[in-house]
Amino acid sequence: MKHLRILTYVAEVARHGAIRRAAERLNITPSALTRQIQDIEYELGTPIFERVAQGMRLNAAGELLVRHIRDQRADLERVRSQIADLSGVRRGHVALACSQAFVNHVVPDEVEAYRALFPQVTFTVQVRDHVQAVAALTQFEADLALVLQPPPSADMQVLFSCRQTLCALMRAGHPLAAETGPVRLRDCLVHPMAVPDRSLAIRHHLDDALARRGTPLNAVIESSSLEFLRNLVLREDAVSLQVPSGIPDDPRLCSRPIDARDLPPMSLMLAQLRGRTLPVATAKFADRFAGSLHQRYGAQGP
Amino acid sequence: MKHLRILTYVAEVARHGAIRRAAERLNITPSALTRQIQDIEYELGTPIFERVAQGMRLNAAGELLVRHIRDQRADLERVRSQIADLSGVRRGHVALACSQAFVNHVVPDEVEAYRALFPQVTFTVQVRDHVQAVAALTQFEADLALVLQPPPSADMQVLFSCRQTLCALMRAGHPLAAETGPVRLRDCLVHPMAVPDRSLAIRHHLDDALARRGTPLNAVIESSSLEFLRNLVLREDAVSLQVPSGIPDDPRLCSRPIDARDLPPMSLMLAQLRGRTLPVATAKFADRFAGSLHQRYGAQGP
DNA sequence: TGGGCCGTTGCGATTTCGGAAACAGGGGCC
DNA sequence: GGCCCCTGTTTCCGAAATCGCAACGGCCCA
Repeated sequence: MKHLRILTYVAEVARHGAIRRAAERLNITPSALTRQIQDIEYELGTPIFERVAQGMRLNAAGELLVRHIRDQRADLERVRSQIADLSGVRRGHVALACSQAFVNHVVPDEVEAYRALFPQVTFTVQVRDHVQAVAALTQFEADLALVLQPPPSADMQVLFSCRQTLCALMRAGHPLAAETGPVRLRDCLVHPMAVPDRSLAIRHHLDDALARRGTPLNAVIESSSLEFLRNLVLREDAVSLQVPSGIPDDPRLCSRPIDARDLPPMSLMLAQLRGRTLPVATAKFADRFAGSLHQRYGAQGP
Repeated sequence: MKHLRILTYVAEVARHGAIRRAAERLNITPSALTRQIQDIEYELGTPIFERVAQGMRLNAAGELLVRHIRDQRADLERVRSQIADLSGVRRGHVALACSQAFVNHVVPDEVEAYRALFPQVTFTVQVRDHVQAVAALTQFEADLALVLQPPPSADMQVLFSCRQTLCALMRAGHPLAAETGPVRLRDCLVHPMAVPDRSLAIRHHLDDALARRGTPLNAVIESSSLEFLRNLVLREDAVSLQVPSGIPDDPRLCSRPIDARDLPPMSLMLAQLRGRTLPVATAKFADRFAGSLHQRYGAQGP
C-alpha cells in the first residue's frame, strides 16, 4: 500500500541502524531517505533517531513509533486478507519460522497440502533456532513458529504442543541397526557420535541429560546442520541424534528411539504471538497445521 | 501525519456518502478524490464503494477498511501522545461526550482544573443523549463518555459509576420551596410540571416510575433543553425535574430531592470504549475525573 | 424532457519526490 | 596530527505524482 511508504522508510532505517544501508535496501538514495526521516521528525515535533557516528539509533520515541508501524502493517495485512476472503478467493501470505528439524517432512508436507487447496496463498519459511524463532514472532517477522523446546515466554500463544522422543540415527549397516525398538543412551555413546552443536535445542537437551549423570560425550562430529549430520552418518559408522520428525524416509538410514529413562522427550510447539489477530489465510493454515500435528503426534495443544 | 492523507479521503467519502461533498470538506476537487479512491480500490484488487445514483456507499470490504482506518488513526494518536509525554510536555487531546446534565458544573469544573495543570491539553466536549454518547465512543468520535442511565452495552468499559437522586427544581418563592429535605413525587405532580422531553434519560426514568403506579403526568412544558426548563422555572411557579449535578448554584433556584420511595436514583457513568488504550493525556484525565467524581459523589466504579 | 445531482475522464499546472554530487563531522589507524 | 573511511546532510535539478479545471455520460425526479 502506497501510504505506508514513508513508514517503511522509518522501519528500514531502524532495522539497519544506518541510512545508507537502508537506502540501498529500499532502492533509493540516502538523500531522499534523510529528508523523509527529517520530515517525520518535524511532524512529530521530536527526533526519533539518535545520530551517532556509526549511524542512526532509535530513541525512546522512535521505539514507540516503530512498534506502531509494525502493528499497523500487521493489521493492514489482516484487513487485506479478510477482504480477499470475503470475495471468495483464498488469498494471503503465511510467514513461518521453524526449527531445522521440520524442513524434511512436517513443514513441506503441510505447505504443499495447504497450497493444493488454496494456490493463491504464499509462504515464507525461515529456519531459526528456538530462541530466534520466538524473536521472529515478536518482531512480526513471522506469523507462526514451529519449534523444539521453546524458551518459556509470555509472548507466545501455544496453538499445539506435544512431546518428541529423540532418536539415535545411524546407517542401515550399523551394529545398533541390528535391533529395533528403544535403545539405551549408553549403548549409543560407545560409538562415535555426530551430534548437533550448541546452536540447536537438541544439543542442549542432550548436554543437560548427560550433565545430570556425569557421563562424558564422545562428540566426534558436531554441526549446526542436521542435514550434514545425516549425510555424514551415511558415510561412516557414527551415531547421530535427531527428532523423528526430522528423519527423512530413506532406506539407507535407520533410527531407534532413545529409552525414556535416559533422555526425556522434548517438547514440540506451534505458536503465534499472543494477542495478535492473524490474517484469515494465516489463521486457517495455523488451524489445519495444528490439526494435522494432532493427527500425526497425538498429543494436543491448549 | 502526511501518510494518512489518502486514508482520510476514504474515511471522509464514507462519512458523507458522496465524493463531491467529501471533496468540499477536504478542500480538494472531486476529480482528485475519485482518482485516489480508484487507486486504493486497484491496490486492494476490489471495490470498496458501491456506486449508487445518490453517491457512494461502503460495501463489505469498505467497512473492513474504514474500521482499520479508524483504529489506525486512534493508535497513531495514542503513540503521538505517548511520545509527547515522554518528552516531559503534557500534550494531547481529550474528546468527551456527555449528557446535558453535566455542562453546568461537573465537566467545566473538571476541564478547567485539568487545563490549569496541563495547559497544552485540548478538549472537545460534545453534548449527546445517552444513546448517542455510546455511539460516539464506538465511532471513535469520543474517547470518554459521561452519561446518565446509559443503555447496557458490552462495548463500554466503566471507569466510574454512582447513583444520582432526581431533584424537584423550583424558584425560591414556590410553595414547595418552603420546606427542605426530600419531597414526595405526588406533592410535585399537583403543580404544573416542566419536564425534559423523551430525548432525555430523565424523562424515560420518570415515565417508567409513573407508568408503574398509573399516575398521570401533568406536563405543562416539555423541552429537550434542561437550561430552558431552568429558565422557565424562574419565571413561573412550575416544577422541573433535574439531577443534582445539573443544577446551577443560583439563589433564585431551590431544589429538593425526590423521595427514594417514589423515584429510584438514576445511574451516572463515566466510560470508555472497551479494549481501547487511550492516549496518555486522555487516560490521565479520565483517571483524575473518576477520582474527582468519587470525591463528589462517594460511590465508585467499576 | 429538462434540470440537478452524481462519479468520471483528459489535459495542463503545481507540488512533491528522488537522484547525483559535494559537504561536514566523527572514529580508527599509523 | 594527518589521513582514510564511514556516517548523515545539503544543494540543485529533473522526474513523477498530485491536483484543479472543464467537459462528459448516467441517473433520478419534477
